[in-house]
Amino acid sequence: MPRSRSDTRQRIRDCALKLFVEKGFGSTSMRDIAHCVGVTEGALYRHFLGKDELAWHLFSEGFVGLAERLERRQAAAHGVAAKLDGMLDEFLALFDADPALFSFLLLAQHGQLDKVTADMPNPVEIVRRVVAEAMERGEIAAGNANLVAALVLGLVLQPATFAVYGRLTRPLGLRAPDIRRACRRILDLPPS
Amino acid sequence: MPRSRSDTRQRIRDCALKLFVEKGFGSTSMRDIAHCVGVTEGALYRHFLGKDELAWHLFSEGFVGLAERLERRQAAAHGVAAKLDGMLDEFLALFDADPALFSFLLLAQHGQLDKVTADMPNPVEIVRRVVAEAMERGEIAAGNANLVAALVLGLVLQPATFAVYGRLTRPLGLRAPDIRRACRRILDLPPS
Amino acid sequence: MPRSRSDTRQRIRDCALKLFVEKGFGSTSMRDIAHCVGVTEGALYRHFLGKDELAWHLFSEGFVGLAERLERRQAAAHGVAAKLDGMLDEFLALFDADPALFSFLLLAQHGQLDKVTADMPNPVEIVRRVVAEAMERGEIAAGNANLVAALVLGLVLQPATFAVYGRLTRPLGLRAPDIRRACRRILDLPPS
Amino acid sequence: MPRSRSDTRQRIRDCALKLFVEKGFGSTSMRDIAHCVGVTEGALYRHFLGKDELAWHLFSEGFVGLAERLERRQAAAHGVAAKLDGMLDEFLALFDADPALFSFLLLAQHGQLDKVTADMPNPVEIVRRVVAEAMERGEIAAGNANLVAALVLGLVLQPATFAVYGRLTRPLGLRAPDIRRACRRILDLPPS
DNA sequence: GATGAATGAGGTTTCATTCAT
DNA sequence: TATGAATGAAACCTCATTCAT
Repeated sequence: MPRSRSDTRQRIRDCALKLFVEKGFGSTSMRDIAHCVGVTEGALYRHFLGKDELAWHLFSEGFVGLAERLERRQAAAHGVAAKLDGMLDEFLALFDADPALFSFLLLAQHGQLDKVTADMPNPVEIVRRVVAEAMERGEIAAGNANLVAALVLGLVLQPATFAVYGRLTRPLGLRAPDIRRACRRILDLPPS
Repeated sequence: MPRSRSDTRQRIRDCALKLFVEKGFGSTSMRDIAHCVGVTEGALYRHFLGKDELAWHLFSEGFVGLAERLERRQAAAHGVAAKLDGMLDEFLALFDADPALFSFLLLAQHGQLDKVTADMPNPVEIVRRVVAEAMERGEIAAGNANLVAALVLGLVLQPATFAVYGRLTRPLGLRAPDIRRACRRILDLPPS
Repeated sequence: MPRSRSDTRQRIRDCALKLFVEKGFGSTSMRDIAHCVGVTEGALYRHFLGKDELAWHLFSEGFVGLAERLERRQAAAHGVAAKLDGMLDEFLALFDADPALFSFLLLAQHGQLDKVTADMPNPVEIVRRVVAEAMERGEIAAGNANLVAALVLGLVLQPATFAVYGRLTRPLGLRAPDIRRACRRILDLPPS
Repeated sequence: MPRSRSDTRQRIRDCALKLFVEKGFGSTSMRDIAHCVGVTEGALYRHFLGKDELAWHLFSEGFVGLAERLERRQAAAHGVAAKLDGMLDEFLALFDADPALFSFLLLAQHGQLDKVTADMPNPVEIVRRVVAEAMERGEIAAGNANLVAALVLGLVLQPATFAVYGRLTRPLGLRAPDIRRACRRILDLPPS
């Protein structure tokens, strides 16, 4: 029984994401993906131009999507604390909703990050900008915005890594209060 | 003209580490490594059993070595703040001394972590233990030791990631004061 | 231009058999086989899992097939002389029909015989059993059934070897009367 | 402790013979041989020019040696029965003394037989000649000397094969009386 | 939309052999 | 005599990709 086009396409996405994260991009073969999906290798080429294009598609779609959601959240919030709260929530929500995508976008080391252009919406850049603007407005102490952005991002990326390796239970959203508190402390902001 | 044994072995180590980190394990071929070293592919097999064994050798040696240095530092220090200071220093020193090894051990996603056995000295585990023991002694507020360990590790691993991508200048050791301060704040400890 | 599946599969079988017998298993490369078939090496792996599996497939299929035909012939005949006549005919017919398969199964020294399990139909074992049962029934003098089976088998295997090296002309079926007579004499049975 | 030259040379011979017979010439590597001997691969080249020369040395030395002993035995005996008895003894003695050499010379399929020249003493040829001369002298019935030689050789080669595969116990010399009797019967000679 | 045979390049590994030591 | 690092070719096999069906 042939599946609908969109069904197979979605299954390819899911399998490829899972395998890229589990085994790494270079160690995942098109055959691995086809086998996981339950089709032959040739069928994959009906949906994607090739392995590189598939990886880039998965990456850029997720990368831009996350960036847009982060941008919306930070824009809707007032004050650096609320902006960061919203963004941390967004990261945690993505992890809980689609851990493979989260890992692929933010933890795994594939070559895709090198293809990101400066004009693409960029989650990391958005966090940096929010921090930098808060410094300019004097909401937090002036300093190296990149360093502070890294410290903040570490608060969510490292717990996510721990969750991947089973050191933290899921959903990660349950850790939001602790992570928010740590974030505020780092920035010397009053607790919520 | 054959080189001394230890010379070639060391060069293989360096090249493999560099390439595994740059391109990923699965996307690095033995030919890539041989070309970087300046020998033929066959020569690699006189020094290592194969690609997997080479990766595991690099990983386990570095992993255990780092763990041992961390253990020494934390054991030599008194109080959780000093223990964490020492360990953070050790991480930063490794990054500045050998960024490829740092990335391979702590940032890159290869399959090696899955082969780590519970009885091997483990950097992550050491950080967790130091945190847990501080909680038991009441030096810091009780809580989930794994989560706190993740937050602390994030303070060094994420800046390192930023340094890899050029968002932070090197040496990373210069950031030690800022990172220490953030660490103390997270744990609600007085500044040094 | 892809051929029909069964066509290529059969051609691989024929070429592999021929080369394994001519050059020996270990001295025949997959490239040799592919070149003989007229496809690339990779194509072979769509039909067989690998070189070992290919050899085992050829061997076990032929080994069991011959055993089944021998079994049918001996079961259909009455008296040890007729049973042995039928089996000798079967051996000679196989040699004349497919000398490469005959050599691969019965003359060549590859590792395949070691993989034969006791529950597989086995040509040598069938000859031994027929001899042993004739001894039990008193049709031939009691003695070491394995030794007598060896002597009988030698009557057909060694002429086949001579034919392979050009010391005897083909078809070998023409030698059946002489071989039968020798067989009867060895067993002290009256001539036909 | 370095070994004497002749010692190592002999050990290479023994190991190579054993491995060529066990695994086949093409599936035996110089490394296999060196490992069995207990030296490095390079050392083998102090004693033999290469793998091919090693195999040919083992083969031709044994082949000619056996032929010379067979020739001596048949020349010393009077009458075809005694000549064949002597030769069969010689075959069985070789099997019991050095089964690996026996297998290498007479059972295994390596490429060496193709290199045998017509002017080399040749065990198979000697058996054929003795049979042919007996036919000329009317000691046995006239017929195809090659076929009769094959039948006689089969009486010793096939039991040897059975002994290799454990179907017959050793020493094979114990089977001499049975084999002689079978041989006389085939040739319609009176029992001894 | 999917299959499956095929390709040609390239993967990891092993080979026989050489040579400075 | 022997070692052991090295080579260059070739081993087996897998890769991403194409295409007739």
